[in-house]
Amino acid sequence: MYRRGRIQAPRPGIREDIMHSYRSHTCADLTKSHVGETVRLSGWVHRIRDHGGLLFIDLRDHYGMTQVLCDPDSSVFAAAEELRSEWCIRIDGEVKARDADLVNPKIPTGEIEVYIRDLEVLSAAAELPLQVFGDQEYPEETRLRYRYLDLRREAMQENMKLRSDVVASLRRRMWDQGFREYQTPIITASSPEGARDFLVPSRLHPGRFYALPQAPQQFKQLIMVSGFDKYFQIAPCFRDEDPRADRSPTDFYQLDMEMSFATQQDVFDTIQPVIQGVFEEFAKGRRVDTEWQQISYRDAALWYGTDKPDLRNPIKMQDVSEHFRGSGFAIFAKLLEQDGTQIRAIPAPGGGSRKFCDRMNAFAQKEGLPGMGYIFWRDQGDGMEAAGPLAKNIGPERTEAIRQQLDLGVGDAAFFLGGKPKAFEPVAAKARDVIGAEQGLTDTERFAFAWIVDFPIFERDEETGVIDFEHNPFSMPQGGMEALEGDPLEVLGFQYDLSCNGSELVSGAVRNHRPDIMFKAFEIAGYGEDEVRKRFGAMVNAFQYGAPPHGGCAAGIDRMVMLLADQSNIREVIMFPMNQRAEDLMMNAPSEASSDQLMELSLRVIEQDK
RNA sequence: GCGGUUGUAGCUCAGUUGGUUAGAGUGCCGGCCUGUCACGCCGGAGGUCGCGGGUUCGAGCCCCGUCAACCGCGCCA
Repeated sequence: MYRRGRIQAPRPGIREDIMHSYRSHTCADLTKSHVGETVRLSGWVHRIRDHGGLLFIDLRDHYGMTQVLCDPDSSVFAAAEELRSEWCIRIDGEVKARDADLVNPKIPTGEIEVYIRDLEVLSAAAELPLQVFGDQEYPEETRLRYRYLDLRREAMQENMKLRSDVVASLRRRMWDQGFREYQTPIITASSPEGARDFLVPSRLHPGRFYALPQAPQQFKQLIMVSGFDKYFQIAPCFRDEDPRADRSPTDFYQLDMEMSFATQQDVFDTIQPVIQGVFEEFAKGRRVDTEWQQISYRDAALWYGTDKPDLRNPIKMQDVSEHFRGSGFAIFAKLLEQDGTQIRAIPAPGGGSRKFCDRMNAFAQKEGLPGMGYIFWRDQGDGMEAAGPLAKNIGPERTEAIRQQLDLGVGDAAFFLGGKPKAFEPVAAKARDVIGAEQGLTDTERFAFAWIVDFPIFERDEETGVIDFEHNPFSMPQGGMEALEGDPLEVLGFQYDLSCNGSELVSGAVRNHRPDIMFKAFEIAGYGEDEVRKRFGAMVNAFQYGAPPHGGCAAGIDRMVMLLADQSNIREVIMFPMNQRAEDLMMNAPSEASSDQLMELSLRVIEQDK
């Protein structure tokens, strides 16, 4: 492997018998200390400045940039004039110091330049579909089709290096905690729960299919049953679901870990130093929370309207139903007569202007709500006054009580949402983000972490009334078997997420390792023992033979790198991502299979009606 | 499957109320230039205005349909 700056150039001339074929130094190596040496560099022609009699070339490689130049005295001047952007070349030349007024302070090699004596074109380049030089934006389609060129650009080189460094750091930190990395199958069995599987047809067993794993979930639990105690893996996960800006179609990577004889707190205490350490290592000046509070799922919904709150934003919602019950604001008063309804207030410090309140109201309407009532407080010269249609409807006493509960004053506002919390919370969460950002309350130079805990095990489908698993069926219910005897909707799990700046960065649980409790849980969700054995046969069987209590979690690596690289699109941190339609236009995937291939797999393609 | 936004030169974009031959920057090609580092100057090539239909004397612009890209919803144990 090539190591930076370790290949010794002979001095002063070049002897071909000992000179490396391509380079004596990288394009980032040369400084004043090399002046007078004859060196050999290879790289890409980044930029050419042709002055007729004098030709400057910025020569670029992975490590940096060096200015090389050619004048008519050089025997290769004519050849140098033919060079174009992104040609891959090798040059030999002498390192010379630049005059003080010619030093380029923007690059580390800016104190020197190399006078070209010999030039070899290693590989010419056709006209480019996108420029490597500069930071011009290109359509994503072009970038993905010519990804190898896009990846040459500085921003992408930085993102990919960061990703590699993050992965290396995660591995090192897991090893330091006593974990070992084990690989699990990529071709496995379809898992009936969760997302849509990618299926792989079996040639040897016509009509049967493998699947790509959505996560190594069952395998890592089986590894615990096997007694390995501490497992981790940088694991590819495959899910056939539609993409989002922060969700890659097809495949993504997780830091997957599992540990035996562990409580929920043990998992937290193990993974926090790893995640926190990685963030501190790559934060580049941004602050990283060291105290990670634990917030119950219920409180997170109440305060933030989401189970992945952005805690850089200090705003907390509050229940203000009592102030509206029987009040003059008929819409809310009537609403509260229905079961399961609530009025929630979002305080907006600094949002106390008609303009801002109207904008937020319009925002809520755009999000599909009838609107968002508001009150704001101002000083018209003779003391504080509450303004807005809501304040008039409910009267000064209730308005003042709300103000005191929310601890607001002149220049502040509050927004109100009513109905069933499940219905308005998603909009409330977004509104909270918008208020935090627009009022400058959200500290963008911070990584804010919190564990969201106590997720309910079951949920009731509002439409059908059927009870099903809220999350995944592998979590241990708090209270064990006893808890499952009571109201299933009250049962909480040893199940948790880590929220970071509004992203779900980690998800995990203490697992249910007891077949009897597992059967009971599945029974509540409407699955008989036979069904469970059919779906999760391997685990149920394994748990009969002395399964240790165990738990763990998985951290999204792509998301972590997104946060650290300050990118909002996951494709910026993946080398060769699919597009929004799960196509790879560079590799032409997916593509049609030949009839021979299909025949061998006992498959026939059914034409879809348009 | 649904909704939103966008679609004009290789690329980034402008294009007024519907009105003559659709422009700029950048890139590309050619010429000039010995100190640039986003080099500079001169010239040139490059257009199915996403596609199809309609309204109109006349459509890049208005209407209908359609396709594509991105963002979102559904989905994501």
